[in-house]
Amino acid sequence: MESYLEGGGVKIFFENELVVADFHLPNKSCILYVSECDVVAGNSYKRRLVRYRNSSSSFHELVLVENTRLSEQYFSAVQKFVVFDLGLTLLPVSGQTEASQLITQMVHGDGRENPFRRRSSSRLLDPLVLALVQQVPGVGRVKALALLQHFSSIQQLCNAAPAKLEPVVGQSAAQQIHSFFHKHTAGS
DNA sequence: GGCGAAGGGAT
DNA sequence: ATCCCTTCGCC
Repeated sequence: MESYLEGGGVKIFFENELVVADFHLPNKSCILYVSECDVVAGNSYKRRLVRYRNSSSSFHELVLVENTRLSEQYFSAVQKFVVFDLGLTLLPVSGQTEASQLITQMVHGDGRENPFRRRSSSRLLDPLVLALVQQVPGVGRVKALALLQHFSSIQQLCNAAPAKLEPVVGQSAAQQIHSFFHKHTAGS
């Protein structure tokens, strides 16, 4: 391990390259830590983020990103990737000290409401997402339901290639869906 | 929520 | 080509 910090009776270890997540918290959350080194070094952190995102754990996935003087010029790009492309929750921190304080608060706040927890993802959000997906031309109740079973997020759905959509909704609807999400980015 | 027309999917 | 299912506009 690289280092550890202690705050409020909670020991926090920073390690290199754990399997998927860097932290698992008691409140059903896990954390991936992106350091300023990762950000400055290039795009290789994206691989780890995608793997993290695709590791379908039952935990709510958070991403802590160091936003420092060294890495701030890259921050908006990281933010766009994490939030928009992957649909994850991003929390900027100034360094490991602030990260450990944040994690400590989240651990201590367990039992109380976790402000970073997504509001009941499956039960409350699904009807809204379902209604949203049905706004796509050629997609009604049945196809929307099928799509949501095969794609775990809107991000994955709207970035999906027609070939990925086709086995789920058929060729015609697959093309309509792809066109709908790409109609103003000079698509096919 | 239910009906009917039109279109697409599967066989 | 045919049947069945889905979408969608309408009441």
